[in-house]
Amino acid sequence: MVEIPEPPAPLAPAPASTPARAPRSASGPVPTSADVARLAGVSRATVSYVLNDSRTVRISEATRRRVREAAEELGYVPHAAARSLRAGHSRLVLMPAPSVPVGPLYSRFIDELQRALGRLDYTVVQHATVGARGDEAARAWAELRPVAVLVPGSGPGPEGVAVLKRAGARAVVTLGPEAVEGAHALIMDHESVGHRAGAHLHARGRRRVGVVMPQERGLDVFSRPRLEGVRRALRGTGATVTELPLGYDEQSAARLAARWRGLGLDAVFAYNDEYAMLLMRALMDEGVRIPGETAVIGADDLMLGRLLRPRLSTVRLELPSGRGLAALVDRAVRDPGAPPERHAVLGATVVRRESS
Amino acid sequence: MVEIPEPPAPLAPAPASTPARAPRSASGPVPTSADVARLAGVSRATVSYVLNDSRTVRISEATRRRVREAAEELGYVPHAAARSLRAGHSRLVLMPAPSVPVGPLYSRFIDELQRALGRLDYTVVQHATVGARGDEAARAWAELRPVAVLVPGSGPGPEGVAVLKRAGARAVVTLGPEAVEGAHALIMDHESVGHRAGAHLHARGRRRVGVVMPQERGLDVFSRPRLEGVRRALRGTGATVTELPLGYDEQSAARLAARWRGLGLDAVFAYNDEYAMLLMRALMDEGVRIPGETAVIGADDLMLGRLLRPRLSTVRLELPSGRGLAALVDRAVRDPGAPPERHAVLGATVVRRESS
DNA sequence: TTGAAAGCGCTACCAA
DNA sequence: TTGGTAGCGCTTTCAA
Repeated sequence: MVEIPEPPAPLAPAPASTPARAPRSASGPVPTSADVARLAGVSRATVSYVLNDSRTVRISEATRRRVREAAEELGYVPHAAARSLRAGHSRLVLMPAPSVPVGPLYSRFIDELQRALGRLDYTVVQHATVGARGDEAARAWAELRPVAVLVPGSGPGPEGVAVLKRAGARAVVTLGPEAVEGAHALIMDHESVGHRAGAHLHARGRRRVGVVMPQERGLDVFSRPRLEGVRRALRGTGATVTELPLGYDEQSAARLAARWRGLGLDAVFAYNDEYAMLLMRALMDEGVRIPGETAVIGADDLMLGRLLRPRLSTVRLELPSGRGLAALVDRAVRDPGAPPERHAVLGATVVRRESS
Repeated sequence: MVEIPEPPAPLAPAPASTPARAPRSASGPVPTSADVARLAGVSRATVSYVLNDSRTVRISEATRRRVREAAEELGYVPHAAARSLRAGHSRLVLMPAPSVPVGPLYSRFIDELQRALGRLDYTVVQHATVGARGDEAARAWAELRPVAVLVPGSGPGPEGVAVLKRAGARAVVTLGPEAVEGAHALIMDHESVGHRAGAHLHARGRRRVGVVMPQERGLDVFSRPRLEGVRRALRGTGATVTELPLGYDEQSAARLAARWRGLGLDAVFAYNDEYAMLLMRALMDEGVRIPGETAVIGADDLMLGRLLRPRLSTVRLELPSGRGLAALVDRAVRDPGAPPERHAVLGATVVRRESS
């Protein structure tokens, strides 16, 4: 890591020998609308009318100009908190930043969503809740009095949702594995991802299926349901399912590959394309033929997976358009009384290439 | 894309036939500290003292309990905006969300930074500025009256920094290619990345160097300086530098590979490991020997690059610890008068593997 | 030990 | 067409 050096703490206050050079510390008080009013020689009300282009009131062009110039001269910027305090509501949409590292697909989705909400005139803010988990975090979010909250992952419980609503949130939307009482839900059920993979492998005649379980923290939110999906796909077929813990590094992969033949597996669902690429390389180094001896399938349809030889089969995931979610949020905000909507939004389709 | 269906717009207001069933819309007014005071039979002042554990005032244990219970019962959550309005300052650190897709390295850095600032009791918030660019965006940020602003990428100009400071921001820190007047700067100079790569290739005896320029929008902030770095490394050596536009897809790579021999290059710096993997695959499919005919080097030291054969050489990047930046921010907030600090923070070292 | 009240910056109602 | 002013929810003197 590159270090940012900590400068020596001054033992005494810096000498005031060159006061002119010192940048004016807090650069004076922050200008308020009252300052603008004073400079323009009008009342604060008039300033508010002019700067907000109030349609309910007619202000002479001359006054408008004076106010605008005064605001410009002072570098006046309105105080959002004061404004929304007065208004009694805000257009703030709060989105706790996901604590797990997310892939490009999800990042793009979030990005699109933010853009769409921005067009609807909401202010979108990602809040990194530090230690707090679940309902405890909901309190911290509620302090910001958001008009809507979008919670990715395993969010707050019903209790947390209630806290948010009591704090004035008109819509709470969860993006996760299951619906939460009182909140709208975009259900991303990773179980279906595993199910597709399992069904595909079974259809290709495989009967002894391994499932990679990443050892990296935080991924089990996804890996558990995916495993469950494989199990469900294979239930009653006589096929077996074997969990394969795997760390995201070459040593771990090599160790797994070394005992591969002993495991007697004829297929593996490798959690995602990255783990699949890692494992596939290790298996090939071990002389395991793919897909002959062992079929491999990943997930996420990364570009890089297509570059492998054999080309990596994968489960392609699809998220809804950010636009759609933005519309849902807007609808919910306008009509908070409407019953919660539920949508299963995680599409999963197998893209068969050469590794399976 | 999975569509979230838009429910048919109700042509008439929903019948009020089942008013009991309708979830109490806005669930009533949001409880305030006055409500808590009323319920506990004390004044608002006392409520504030109790809930903030004020040390300057002694409150009887019985009163404390009554207040706490009342707050609990009402589900009271303080109003952050009102609080900071009264206090005249906030602990809000604003960080505009980078508009470019960023890699895992940068994501981890941001994550670490947020955690560290959280420990210092700052509230970190990522703000997605919609359309606005540069100084224009600074105004939007200033409305939130953050105590500090961390701007990644090519942030605001000196004008924007001034706006933020006038709005009370005690620290503005840019994370980008160059320092901005009036702001602290963590300089991430990608020029050095290209320079390392160029110097390495030259040291390996290469003289006709291609540099991949991704065609994806937004990446030129990084790719231009990297190209410049290669140019500088090779200046005066008689070696040539050739720009190679490349889209992140197989067709684009295949097209480039098809005309490879005609280009007469003996080395290529492929922007990063992903583009390097893409290009390397295309070159190998074309029968180009690596590193014999053409040396390839990427950047970012992705795990996946190590899996290639030949293993991909790369420029490993290093960012400072989030802790360090958090400390810098805290220092700056405490002493806004201090002169701006500048630190070059992007470490770059060549990791030679087999492809160069 | 507790309460009354001022005031942070802003907008919107009502008068002038 | 413009100004006076109340009040959003909170904290913090100052008095009691």
